[in-house]
Amino acid sequence: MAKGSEIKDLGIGDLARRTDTKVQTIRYYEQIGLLPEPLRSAGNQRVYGEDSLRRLAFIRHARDLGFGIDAVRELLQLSDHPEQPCDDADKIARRHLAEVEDRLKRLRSLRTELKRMVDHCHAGLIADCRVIEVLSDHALCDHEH
Amino acid sequence: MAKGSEIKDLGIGDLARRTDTKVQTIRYYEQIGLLPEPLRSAGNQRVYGEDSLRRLAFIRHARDLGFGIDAVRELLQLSDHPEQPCDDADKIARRHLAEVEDRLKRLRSLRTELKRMVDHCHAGLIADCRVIEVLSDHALCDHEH
DNA sequence: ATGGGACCTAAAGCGACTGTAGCTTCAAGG
DNA sequence: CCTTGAAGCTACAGTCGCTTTAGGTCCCAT
Repeated sequence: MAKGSEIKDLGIGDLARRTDTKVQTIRYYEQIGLLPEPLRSAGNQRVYGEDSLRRLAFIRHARDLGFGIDAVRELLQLSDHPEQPCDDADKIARRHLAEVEDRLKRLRSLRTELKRMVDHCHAGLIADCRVIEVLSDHALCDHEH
Repeated sequence: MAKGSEIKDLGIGDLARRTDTKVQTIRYYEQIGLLPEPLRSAGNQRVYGEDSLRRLAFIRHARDLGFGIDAVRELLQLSDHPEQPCDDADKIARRHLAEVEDRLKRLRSLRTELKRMVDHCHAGLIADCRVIEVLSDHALCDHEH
């Protein structure tokens, strides 16, 4: 009869602790429809089960990996229908990867520019400060941005 | 008498074109005090001079380099007082550089994880999809995030 | 019974703009 | 001089993904 490690009746705070999410964020996800409305206790407090825990963990993980809410919504839909082909999930992940690589490229050239600025600042007066000078004159930059 | 290439009486649209900024953004900068309130024409339209052009170019350049509005505000203050030591400008730039390097680090490990996901997806069913699987189970990740 | 923490809803705030609605003004052409 | 269409004006809502605040209610241990 023992069903093992079944988890029952988590309060919103328990769920928050287990998924490293703020309580308010959980309510927000419910509000925008990422999480279904849970059952309520006699005193009107939210009561969650293990399925909610899994779903929220999935959401948090996707968010941590930088997927936007809409992408998470799509991914959730897909994970709810495991009998369908996974092209869509693959496409979403690839699209996101492309975005990340683009951001990486831009951040790298940004870093180069910032390094040039601070490396040439010799702690003198602002009149001679490379930081201010570069900001004042875009022509001093190597790259476009 | 010719004063050379002096620029006079730019409308907000001219200013926008010359600095690659949207008209609304210029009004927004005025509202939050980054740009001073300009003179107005008889018909209540904003009229700018060369100083506004320089100031706005400075702002845009700093924003393009990823400085936040508050940092821009400080940098503007500094550039208005060139007789002071430039330690502060240097500090702001270094702090920002550190932030950029931090973001780079996180983005790089993000990319690694996403690559792992899509590289192992073999375009089958969602039930076997690596993307969904990884999102469902954080233990499949290499890194923390 | 009481104290204090956890929970509730509804609404505002954040950063840094962007977009919209409903006007007025300006410049060029007829 | 009149029209027309672009450009400008103010004021306010919307974006994204939450976070914070205000003002309560509920639960549990003492």
